[in-house]
Parts: sequence; structure tokens; C-alpha cells
Amino acid sequence: MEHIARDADIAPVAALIADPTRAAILTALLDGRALAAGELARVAGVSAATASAHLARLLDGRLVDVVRQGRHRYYRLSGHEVAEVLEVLARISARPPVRSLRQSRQARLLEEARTCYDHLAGRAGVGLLDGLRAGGFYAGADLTGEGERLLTGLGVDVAGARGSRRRFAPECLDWTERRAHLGGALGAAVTYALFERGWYRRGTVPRAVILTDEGREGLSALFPSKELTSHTPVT
Amino acid sequence: MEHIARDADIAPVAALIADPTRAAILTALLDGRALAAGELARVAGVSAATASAHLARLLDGRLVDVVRQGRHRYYRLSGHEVAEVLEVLARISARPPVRSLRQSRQARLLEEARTCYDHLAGRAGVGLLDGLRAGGFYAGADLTGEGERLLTGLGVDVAGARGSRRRFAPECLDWTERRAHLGGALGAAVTYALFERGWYRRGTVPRAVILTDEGREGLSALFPSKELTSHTPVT
DNA sequence: CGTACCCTTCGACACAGGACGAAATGTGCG
DNA sequence: CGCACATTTCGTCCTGTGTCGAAGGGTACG
Repeated sequence: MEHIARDADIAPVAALIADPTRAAILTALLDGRALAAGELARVAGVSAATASAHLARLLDGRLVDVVRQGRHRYYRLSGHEVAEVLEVLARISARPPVRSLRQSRQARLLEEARTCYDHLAGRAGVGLLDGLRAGGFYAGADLTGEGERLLTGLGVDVAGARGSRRRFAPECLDWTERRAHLGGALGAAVTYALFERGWYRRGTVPRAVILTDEGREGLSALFPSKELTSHTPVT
Repeated sequence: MEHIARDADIAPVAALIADPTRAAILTALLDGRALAAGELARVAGVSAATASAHLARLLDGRLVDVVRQGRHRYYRLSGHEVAEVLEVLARISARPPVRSLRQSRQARLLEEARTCYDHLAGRAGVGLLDGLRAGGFYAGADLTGEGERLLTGLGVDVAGARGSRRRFAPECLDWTERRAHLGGALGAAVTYALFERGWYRRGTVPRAVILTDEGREGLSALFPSKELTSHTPVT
């Protein structure tokens, strides 16, 4: 009368994430960019041979894709579902103690504004969603008509996001802020547009993004509330 | 110049899920009930000693809670966040091939209607959300005023769900249907009310739930669309 | 109390798999 | 063609951990 597993077996996938080196690799890829095998070895702090073995296993388990370019091989997460797993896991995982000053500065940068795979997170992401809500541009898990006009005017490909097979505009729980930010296809499209406009740019710390002067102006014009724009720059 | 992990380290938590025996135990607990250590050993197909060791590790990692009752120790998931991790992992995990007739019947039961930790999932869960939407009771990620009246009238503790620190009424992606069902605090409250009314009851297969005759009548009165009520009983 | 039962701890074993250096493969460039 | 570089494959070592039987606490019940 025993019940054999008829659910999806999650153990093999979890095992792929369970190794510290592979977890470091996956986390490094969490910003959606593709990194070369050598870079990943360096980030994870292991030899090239070791990283290669791990990447082969991740590839086999379909957690990452590879694109060959010359003598480099660039690896990236195979999709946003993988990023979601990592984020959800982070939500119930302990945050390691901060050791150095530099680390605490990096931590503050990430709490301020970062990308969560392909959309904006951290205080900036939460503030953006708050601003959209306060202005009547977003309600429930959808844009209002007014919101659709606003974002389209800013160069966001709203129609394309709607056509995507991905969920359109779900709220995504932020694991530093413990509040929601904008995720899904629309979250990605908005973030893409913000980069295109130069309102945000990538920082030197992986996943960290930085509000530019133009961005501060543009956003404060759109959202009169202070939340989004008053945050002090981290230097 | 290497980047040490300043993110939450997810590897230890993933390692807890990565062992097949522990994954079986966690999956068995996914319906939110508390099971005794012996039962868990049996469902996982290991000796009591082995199960005990695994449960100790899960306890240490805060994935499960234990409640001692006489000479039994009942284990349960420590919270819905843990259940969410398991569900998200299942979404990117391979479904094992069906081996026996009994397994395929069980699989059909679960696809039809099951609980996802504490709310309704499967075709029944997806149909319920569809019905709420079609009737104008739910839009975006919130109840409409009409929906609030309807559910309150059915005995759902809507106010309590709103007061919860959990998200109120998020859409939860169903990994068998690949469509959304109702999750969060409201999903749990609705499911609780459906059980209280006797419209659904627990099946013999873990996590499976069964639509009762009263439930069929009640739901078809509320939601004229056929989706929710026409499904053929699995025998 | 003594017995039956549930569960955990202990001791011992076996095995998976992660680590590296060295060598092999493959690509680009002069 | 030959050298430089990125990456993988191979061989080997070694730690970590999952497994069980047997023994050791607790708890209930007659």
C-alpha cells in the first residue's frame, strides 16, 4: 500500500542547485546575462576543470543553455522559470552574515536596486509598482487603460508582453523588501525600456543597477510620490 | 576581485530537498497535514532509523515543524513558503513515467482535483478561478465587491484573509494544468470553506480531493459555465 | 510495574560525487 | 603552420552522507 512518487520528482533538480559551486554559478547567471565558462569558474572560486564539470551537469539538467561563440562558451539560465526557483529558494534561505565593509556596501546596493532575472527588484522595483498603483496605472494584476497608454508612450512594448506566453503582470515577492514588485512579461518589458532610455544602467556589482540623473528626473515627473526617487545614492 | 556570495545561500536548503527520500517526505507533507514519523518512513520506503535521521535534518533546516503527541511525533511543513518552493521546483522537474494502472488512476485523480498545500489546485482549482472571473467576482489579483459578498455569504472568512500577512489572492501557476488557480490567503480560506460545507472531501490518495454531489449542485448554481462541474468522476 | 509501541541515537559500512592537475580537443590569429 | 588561449576529458583522491540493524529513551495502557 505504499505510495510511490507519482509527482514530478524534484530531487534531481534540487540536487543540481544543492552544490555550493553550482549555486554560485546559477546565482551569477541570475541577472539573465550569458557568462563564459571561465568567468563562472572565477566567480565560483573553482578551477576551470571543476566549473566545466558542473556546467555539463547543469546543461544536462536543462537548467542552463549554452551558446558557442568562437572559443568561448557562454552559459545562461535556460528560462525565467529557473530564475523563479532560485528566487523562491532564496526567500526561505538564511542570509549569510556580512563580513567586510565592501560586502555590506554591495548588499546595500542590491537592496536599493537590482534586477531579478529580467525585471527590476529591490526598493526601486517595489517603489515602481507602488508608483504605478498610486497613479491608477496598475490595479490587481493588470494595467489600467491609463497605465497602458503611459507605458506605451514611454516605449514599453506592452502589446508584445501581452502576446507572450508568460504571465503578463504578476506581482513578484521581493526577498529583501518582503513586498511585491512588478514581474512577468510586463516587468521585463518595462525594465528593458528603462535601460533603453538610460534611466537605469548596470552597476559593477552583478545584478546591481543604478538610477541615473535622467532617470531620477523622468520618474519623479511621472510619480509625484517621494518613495521612488528620494532614495539616497549609495557611494 | 572575486565576488563572494552576498546573496542568500540557497545551496543548503536545496541540499535538504535534493535527497530522494527527503523529497518524498516533503511531497507527502505537501497537503498541509501533519504525519507521524512512522508513516513518513513508510511512504518514503525507508527504515524508521533512516527516516528519523532525515526528519532531524529537515527540522534543523526549518523546513518542517514537529508537534509531539504522546508517543507519536507529527511532522508538517513549516509554512506555505516551503510548499511554494516544492511547487515551483515541480514546475521545472521531469514527470516520471507512469508505470502501473493504479498509478495512472492516481495521477488522473490528482490532475482532476487536489490541494496545493492549503488551497485547491488541478482542474478543479483552475475551473474555480475561471468561474470567479467569468462571473465578475474576481479581476486582477483581487475580489470585486460582488465577489466579496458572494464568498462571505458562502462562509468564507474574507476579512480574515485580508488581515493575513500573506498575499491576499495571488494567482498560483498550476504545474499540471499550466494555468492559474487561486492561491494565497483567500485561496486557503475558500478551500477551507468548501471542506466545511462538504462540497469537497479528502480522497484516499494523499492530496487528492473529491467533488461531492452537494458540491456539484452548489457550484453549478453559482457558476453556470460547464467547466467546473462537468468533469467526469474518476472511479 | 511490565510490556508493547514509537521514535531516536549509535556504530559500521558503502558509495556517490566533488576537487584538482595533466593532458587532449578545439578555435582564433599571425 | 604554429602558437596562444578557452574549454573539456581523464585519472585519482578523498570527504560527505545515506543506509541499516541493534540498542536506548520515552510514553501509553493494562
